[in-house]
Amino acid sequence: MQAASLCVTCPNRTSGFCGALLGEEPNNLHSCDKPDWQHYRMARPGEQVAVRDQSSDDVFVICDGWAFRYLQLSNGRRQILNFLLPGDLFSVISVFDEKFHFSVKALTGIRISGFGRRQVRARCLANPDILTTLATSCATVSEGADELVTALGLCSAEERIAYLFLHLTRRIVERSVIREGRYPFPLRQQHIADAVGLTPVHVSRVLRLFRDRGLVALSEGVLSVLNPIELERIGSLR
Amino acid sequence: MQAASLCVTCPNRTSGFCGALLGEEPNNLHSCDKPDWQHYRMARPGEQVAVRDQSSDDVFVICDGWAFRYLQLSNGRRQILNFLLPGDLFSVISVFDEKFHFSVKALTGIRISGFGRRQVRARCLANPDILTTLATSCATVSEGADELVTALGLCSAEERIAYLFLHLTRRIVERSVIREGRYPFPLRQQHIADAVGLTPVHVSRVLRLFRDRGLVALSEGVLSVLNPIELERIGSLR
DNA sequence: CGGCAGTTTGATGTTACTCAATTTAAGTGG
DNA sequence: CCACTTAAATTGAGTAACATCAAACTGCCG
Repeated sequence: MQAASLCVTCPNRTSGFCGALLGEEPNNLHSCDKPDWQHYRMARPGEQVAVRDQSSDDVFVICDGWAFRYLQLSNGRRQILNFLLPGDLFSVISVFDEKFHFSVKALTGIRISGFGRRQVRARCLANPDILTTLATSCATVSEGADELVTALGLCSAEERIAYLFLHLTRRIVERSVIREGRYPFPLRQQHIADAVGLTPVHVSRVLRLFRDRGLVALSEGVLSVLNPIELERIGSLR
Repeated sequence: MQAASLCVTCPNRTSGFCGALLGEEPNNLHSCDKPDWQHYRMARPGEQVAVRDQSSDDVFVICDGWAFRYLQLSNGRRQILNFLLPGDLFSVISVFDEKFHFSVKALTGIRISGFGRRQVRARCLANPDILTTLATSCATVSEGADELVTALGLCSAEERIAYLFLHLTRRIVERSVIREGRYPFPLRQQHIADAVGLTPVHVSRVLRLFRDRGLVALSEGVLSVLNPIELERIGSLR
């Protein structure tokens, strides 16, 4: 086991699954030590970090940057299932199942952490708190999937995009302090299109509408929410 | 604890979550005995059996008949999230979370079983096999949700309906023997519409096309798959 | 027979897609 | 600093898919 001079382990160990998993080390490791059943890697923007049907002995958590989970069809189109933010497990399922049923790509440059599944499972079974964290995470993801299904099934283009913005800004707020309604937002219009089931062309038109109406403005990786009340009115699945 | 003359407990105890949960009773109950932390109820077709945001101390399993899980918007439209077949948990999450984030309605007449959450959780923690079953169930549901998102996001009306038929017929086959491609199928066109995000009118038109092409025919609660290869070609998310 | 729920059909309208051209922005190398 | 390249975003015109509205039809049940 190596002692690192820089904190190379998951910086989110104090909260979420990562924290629950590592927080209770029996030998009381310093927060910057890395157990030997954890390792990590980096990926550049756009790099594929997991492929459908691939097997892995590790459970992955994203430590830094943004990624997304998606399914791709043979006609080339892909559906983004959700975005992975720092602290997110690629999938709760991966704790129990070694095979991915989806693919993952880096959106920005990212750092990810892999934990040996054997050890993760052992800790889950030994410590009900970890299991509870896992269950909570499962509930959040599952509820998110159900909401996305509803948005895609029932909502117009404007509503879907507004929904995406609301959903993501809430998740961003959980992780950092936001001032003046400006959120870091590294998605290209293509990603928005793939996430809400529209074409990039149409996304561009809807964003223009939003901008003209003083609702939100998206540029240079920053999403400015100018009229949060109206955005909520349009995009909340009420 | 009562000894029943008829098997009133979940008939699916031999497989799936229900089986795992009840199969390992320490005092070796006869398969028709019902532990006092289980109770059951019936519901008529169309009856609402769970409401969004409702809390319950029980974890529910559907024993007999069909139901569906859905989200409803204030404009009256609803999105069906999935169909519940005998042996299905309403939701894996409900083992850990007491609140539903969705509603449930009976499609046919149904019988459902409620298990005390406290006891279910205790058994899950005590017996890794039950937990594994739960995890498997979680994986199946989660994968299903991801596929539905993809179908709604990327596929045409024909493809979505074909996908629904494929998905459901596979699940039906797991539970009973099917002859000559005739599946019990209690959905109205309205349900199909709500499940795949279309209007009933358009569903009717697509079904007519399918019928005219000798693909599938749907009438009187029976789905006849006449050309399974072509159906697969259209509806598989390849 | 009348009433009702579900389905079918036609006519018309709207939303979002497709195709193609143009503009903008961000490098990159001379 | 300026051509040149490339990826992303924008805009317009035409089209396809699906929604909406309304009317007719079917089977079923009292």
